[in-house]
Amino acid sequence: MRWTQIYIPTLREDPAEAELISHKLLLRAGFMRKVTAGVYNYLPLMQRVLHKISNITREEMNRAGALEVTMPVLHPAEVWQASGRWDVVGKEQMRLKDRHQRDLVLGGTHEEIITTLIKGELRSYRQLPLNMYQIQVKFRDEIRPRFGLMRGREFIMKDAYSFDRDEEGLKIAYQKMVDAYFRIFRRCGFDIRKVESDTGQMGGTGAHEFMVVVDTEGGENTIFYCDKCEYAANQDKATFISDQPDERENEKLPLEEVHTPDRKTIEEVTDFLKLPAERLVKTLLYRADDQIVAALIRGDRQINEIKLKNESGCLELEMADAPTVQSITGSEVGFAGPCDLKRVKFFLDEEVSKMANFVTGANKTDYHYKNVNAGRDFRVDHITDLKLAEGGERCPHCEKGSLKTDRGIEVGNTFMLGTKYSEALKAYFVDADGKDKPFVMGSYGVGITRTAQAVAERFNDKYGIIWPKSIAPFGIVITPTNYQDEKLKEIADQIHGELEKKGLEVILDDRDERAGVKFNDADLIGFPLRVTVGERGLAKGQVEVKVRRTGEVTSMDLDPAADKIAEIYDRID
RNA sequence: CGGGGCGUGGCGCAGCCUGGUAGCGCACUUGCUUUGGGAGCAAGGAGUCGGAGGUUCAAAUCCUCUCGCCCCGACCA
Repeated sequence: MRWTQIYIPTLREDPAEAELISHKLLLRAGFMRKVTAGVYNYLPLMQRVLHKISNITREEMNRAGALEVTMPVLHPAEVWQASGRWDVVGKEQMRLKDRHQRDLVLGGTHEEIITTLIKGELRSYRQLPLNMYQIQVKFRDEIRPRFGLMRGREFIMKDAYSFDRDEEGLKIAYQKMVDAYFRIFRRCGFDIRKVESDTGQMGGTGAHEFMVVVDTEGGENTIFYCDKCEYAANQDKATFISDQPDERENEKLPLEEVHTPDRKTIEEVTDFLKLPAERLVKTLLYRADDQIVAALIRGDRQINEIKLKNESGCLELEMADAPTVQSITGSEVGFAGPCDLKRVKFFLDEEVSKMANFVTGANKTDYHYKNVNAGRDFRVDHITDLKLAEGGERCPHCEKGSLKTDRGIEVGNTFMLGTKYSEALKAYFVDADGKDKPFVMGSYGVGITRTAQAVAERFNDKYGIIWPKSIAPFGIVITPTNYQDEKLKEIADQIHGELEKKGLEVILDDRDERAGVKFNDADLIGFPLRVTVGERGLAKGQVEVKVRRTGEVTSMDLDPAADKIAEIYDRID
């Protein structure tokens, strides 16, 4: 390929719209352009990268026995209503009406569609297991699209769906996908981390996310892992072993009201009462759909709202606003407590359930209670884990290691869905015993466009992107320092031809630009290998090869140059 | 949705406060020179100043409304 024959609009300056290094680089290096918030044009170089990531994904899915199909982007509202997700997914979904005012959905995931398909096709356990996947554009009406392809409203995703006759089969199918994911992401150059995750709106019995660990702003998720065992989880899911002693047998002291003028925050109250924060219990009021729930958690802990949301079973969970808190507690914000709180369901963190004689707000402005005890002083509705993991805590798995944290980009996820969708959509097969049973399903996603940007976020330096060979838009760039020079042109053309003949993806920078411009563009775009054809080398009958990642330069004689270049290319990652 | 910021040739920005000829750098076109890390000189083209309304003799500039974009938060298949 000749540079002047494709379109690579590099920019000298950072575009104002970009914040992340990867976003800036992809725009500057001419890989993409924004159309509107969260929606992008993928230019020729990006198209090549996306093709490669898709192909790697396709190869590994095929190898795992999954079958490629294409499902529609446009979905009728009915399937979403039937599964019950029309209301759950709600505003996240791109919706439209056709000319007959019928509701339609631009698909963000395809559980409903594929389950409906399979329901009409498969009758017998003999046709199982089955796994179908597609690579396709997806839509999601993000509240705030940002970071380029990291959080777009339109993006490309590989989604796969497995169907099995029982949980045993699902486990096997799931493990196949997990293995395939490790291969996919390793081929993309990542040291990928698999972590336990919350199942969220997908529902089901278990889930994992595949994370690329980065040390930049691009790492949107905090992941927790044990320094002694294999345990790893994202922040939504992570738990830890509590240091809370069991005080339930302790003598319960009489409830005592204390005057705490203007002391609202945990810090103010602990300072004032000369008590450590872990002797306090926070009462956090939430609006869970149409109900008010109170979450009780130790003063030194942060709440994990995902855990609360799951436990309360609501669709929407948000902190109650000040007027609501005032009307519920009858006091200013900052003095809420569980005692005498009416019309509210209590969710106790398990640590709180073990505590005795703790401090809470008194539901009276400027007052707190001391020696509060669950059960005696207020009703307990649910006991559960509500704590947000913070790192440094004890591992819940091996109980010996300590939890460490990293920041990661989620590039893939896997869900054990169980029978949630098959039952909702009445998708049954006849098992060996002659009885109707719902398919046991799994669903598995890979963010193709997000993976591309994750690579740029993970592999770059001050000069630009550093693509791994496996997904680089071109493997080799040939840079004649002056293409107007007949001699240089001839040699560059010749090497270009020979390398192409070897089946290598090579681009010849035949632009009438100065050497500096070409070098800078080559580095910015991030071709793994650069061949410099210049007078300096030619005087010695040589050309130079530079490895983008390492900066390593090799000079070689002209004659077998193409062979030697191919050899070096073969050696690098 | 709450908070903050920004909309001026293709891109990055200045000008706005204090109203009066729309400017700079890059990019682009032509010519000459130059040619191993973002060349120089010369000439040239390109802008409804996001949109609508208002104030004024006069609006990029002041006022009102509106649309879009970016950042923080909530959200996240």
